[in-house]
Amino acid sequence: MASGIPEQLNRDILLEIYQRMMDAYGPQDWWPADTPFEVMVGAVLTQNTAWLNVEKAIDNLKQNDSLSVDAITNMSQARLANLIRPSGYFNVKARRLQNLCRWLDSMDTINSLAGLDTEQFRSQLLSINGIGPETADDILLYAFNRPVFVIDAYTRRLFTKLGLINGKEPYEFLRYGFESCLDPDESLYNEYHALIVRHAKQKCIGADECIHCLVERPFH
DNA sequence: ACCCAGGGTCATA
DNA sequence: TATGACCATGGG
Repeated sequence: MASGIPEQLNRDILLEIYQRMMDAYGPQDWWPADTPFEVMVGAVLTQNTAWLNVEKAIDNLKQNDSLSVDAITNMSQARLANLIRPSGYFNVKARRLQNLCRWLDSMDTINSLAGLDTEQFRSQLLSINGIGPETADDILLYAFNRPVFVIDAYTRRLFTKLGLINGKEPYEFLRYGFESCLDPDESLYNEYHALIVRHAKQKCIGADECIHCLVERPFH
């Protein structure tokens, strides 16, 4: 059964975990960005990188009037790399941002993407060198409001701790599994992933009142 | 001083 | 399919 879903995963459990995190932390109002384009840039810059460093890089781009498809496409890779230096992997990410922007430029406008079917849209994004499954799903969900369930390291850790997955499943298997258990609700997926990240940052204070433990062990 | 963060690519087996 | 090397800054 290569195309099934994780055995322990089901709608009721996923909705209960969601509700507990929502009760504990409240709405997260993601993605922290002013425009869809800024979401896309941030999605690339945050690859294996702390968000605080990404903010510095994005600030640099804004300060230099360079947070646009044209600016990024036209400036030299070396200059772009220098602007995004705080986000780490700056040479790699400069190339990836330009790949993304060249692709966007080949589209008419960002709005013309609105007509694309979500799976075709996803394939297009994945064809860009430097855009992998998680970055593509961040973009689809948070820049274009498509109902895709983002699988990241935090998602794997949480659901592994809860004993619902083993953590080594392929990306697409997990994504399909989660999406199969839930309605294709963009708003739910948006908040769900944001809450998982919020929860991951929560430190355990080691008592019954510890919100962290209550969420980590929802069935104790 | 050490560890790793809101991954992805490429080479290799 | 699955490992491993590689990319690099800055906060805790």
